[in-house]
Amino acid sequence: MSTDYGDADPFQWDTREDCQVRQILDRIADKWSLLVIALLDNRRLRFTELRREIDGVSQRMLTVTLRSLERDGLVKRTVHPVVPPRVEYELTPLGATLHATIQSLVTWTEAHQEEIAAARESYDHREAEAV
Amino acid sequence: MSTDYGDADPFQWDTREDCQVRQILDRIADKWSLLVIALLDNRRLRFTELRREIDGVSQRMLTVTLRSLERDGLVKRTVHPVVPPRVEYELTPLGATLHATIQSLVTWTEAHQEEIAAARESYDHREAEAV
DNA sequence: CGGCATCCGTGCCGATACTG
DNA sequence: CAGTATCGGCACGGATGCCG
Repeated sequence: MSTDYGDADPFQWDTREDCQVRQILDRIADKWSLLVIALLDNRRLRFTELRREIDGVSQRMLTVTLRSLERDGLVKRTVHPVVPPRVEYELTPLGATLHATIQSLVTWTEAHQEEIAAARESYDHREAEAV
Repeated sequence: MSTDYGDADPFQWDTREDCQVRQILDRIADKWSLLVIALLDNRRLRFTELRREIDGVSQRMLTVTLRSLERDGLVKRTVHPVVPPRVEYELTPLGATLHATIQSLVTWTEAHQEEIAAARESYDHREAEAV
């Protein structure tokens, strides 16, 4: 590595803004991407099915999200040449490996949501009486 | 359709917009939060140290991010009453359990960044010649 | 059905200035 | 050093309309 940023610290990783990992993290840690990947586990879903399952997503955002996931090779898009059109989405093998990680994030959140809610309440309470 | 949403499907989870899990996911899957949690692994860092390590973060965003992480009980903030002020941040036990998951996300991204880059290039290439 | 193009509001975030 | 406060731009994303 020519421009040696800090790979001195073994605990450290490249945190530069133009870093590949940072850019990819921003993409997949996106609000809708997370949900799509979580929902596509071992399933093939149509556009409308996904839209219905993800409460609050607009058509535009679902399209945009699916496009970038497809571009990143995480989701496979299959168009059936019928009328009316039928488009199905599923995880690629690469996407499937990511799913495990995403799922652990979801599981962690489910497991600790009460702790977080409690922490928030306690925090807000301290704030309130501090004022 | 009544209020009992689909817990019929074992693969499924609550995807309603007002769902706790969704809200928490949005918070912790935030661009800066991920980085902060990743960086605070087994370390106590001062505000300025964090700021220096995270390329591109503004003072404002780092403050805002740290506040919500503190509020969620993931990060502990310690103020040393000295001049100049010395404020240190570290993961709480709860934050430490989250770190493992975040780290696996980072590791996955590092491991697969070339595949993703290749997928993107291939996708863009197909797009280009399709036009 | 599954898009894409356009318009446009708003909320996020950077820049700047000020405080303990 | 480690913040808070305020302002303003702009990009994100919702709404709408049209198409294969």
